[in-house]
Amino acid sequence: MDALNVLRAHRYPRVTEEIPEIIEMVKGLVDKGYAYSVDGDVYYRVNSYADYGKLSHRTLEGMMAGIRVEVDQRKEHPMDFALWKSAKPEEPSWESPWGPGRPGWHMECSAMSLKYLGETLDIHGGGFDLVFPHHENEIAQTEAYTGVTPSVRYWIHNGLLQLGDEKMSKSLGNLVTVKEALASYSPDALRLFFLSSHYRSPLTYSDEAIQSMERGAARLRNAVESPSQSGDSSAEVSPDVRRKQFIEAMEDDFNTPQAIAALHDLAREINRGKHNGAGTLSAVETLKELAGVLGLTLKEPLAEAPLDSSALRELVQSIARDLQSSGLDALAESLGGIHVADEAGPDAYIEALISVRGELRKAREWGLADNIRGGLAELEIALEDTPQGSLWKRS
RNA sequence: GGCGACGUAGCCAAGUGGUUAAGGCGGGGGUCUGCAAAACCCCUAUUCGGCGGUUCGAAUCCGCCCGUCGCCUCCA
Repeated sequence: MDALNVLRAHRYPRVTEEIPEIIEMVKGLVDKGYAYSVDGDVYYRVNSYADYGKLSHRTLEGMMAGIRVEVDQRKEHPMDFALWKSAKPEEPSWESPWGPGRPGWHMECSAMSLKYLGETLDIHGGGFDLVFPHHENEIAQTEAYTGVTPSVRYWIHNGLLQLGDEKMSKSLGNLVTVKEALASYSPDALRLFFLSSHYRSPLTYSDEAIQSMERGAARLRNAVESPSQSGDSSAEVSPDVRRKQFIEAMEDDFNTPQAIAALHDLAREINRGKHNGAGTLSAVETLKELAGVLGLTLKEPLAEAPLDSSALRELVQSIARDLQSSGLDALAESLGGIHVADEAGPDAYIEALISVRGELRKAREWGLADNIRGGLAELEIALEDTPQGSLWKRS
């Protein structure tokens, strides 16, 4: 998660450390008549809470109609759900007023959010698959217990990530882990992928889609590289329109696809400005800032990865041989000097190759020059010839 | 069976009543370059799953149908 540039939470409470709070809350619900105990289980009395179903737009009648499984006859109402479950043999359990047992599924969230975040949360997130029953029951428990409504001001339910034609889920076992995804794609590309559709829409994980985001990430990255100073005064690319566009998109229920479009628009204007000799300093700063809002780093994904020094050295040696056999001894020697110097880092090899290639280009030795570019490309080092000289980057 | 979400170009994806249907990827053409790369310019949906309806006007509202996904039981 860190690698994806996801911020850490301030607290990571554990259910097993919050058992007393949970028991207290269950007890409170029983005392207030919202729950009852049967044989060591405690059930929530759904009929006791008038608003039950308000989140998922369900009615008890409607849910009854859909019941397909056998109903536990001990429950007053088929939709009553467990707040506390008596322990089965072999299961971890805690002592409670109702005997040894463990919390029901929804209870932990109510108890912990109440303890750490208070009676009303501004925003509660979660996947769409949790709307019912989990969040519905959470509301019922918390609001019945505190008497405060609403317990949550905004629910942010995200569409589910699909792999193929099913939701990606731990229990189905059809997972692509973050770690696996990061092995193939940059964090920025993955973030762009997730943000490329509205958070409420379902999203299908596909290599094709993420690869296209990798290209898009590179485009934004290129735009913030080497901003141009406004040459003689006149034109400075203004980011104001795009900033406004970005903010409006985000304020509209986090319309990240539109926000990203604003980023791309700004990138184009920056590139155009560079082309026309306009200053792009503040536009580039703005692009970085807005991209940062989306958690994009705009860093080269491989910038931190070590270069393959020995492969580079081999390339230097092989190029030196080619130069010699072409009778370009002076150049061969300047390269030779580099690879003998053992302490030369990989950067030095690359710089030396670029400088030799520059000489070859002056001498119109295109074949040899292209061999250098091709050799570096095989090591995933891309060259770009600019008026200011040749630049290299990891590709 | 009940409830809900979704279906827009080759692909991804905004737009939810009215000027030319965002943006990205891919593709085609051009500029720059020794050639590339990067970048820029132009083109790439007369049409929004289908059929009806409402309206002066609909991708956008209503109805039906088709397709996909989720929830409706345990577990988290």
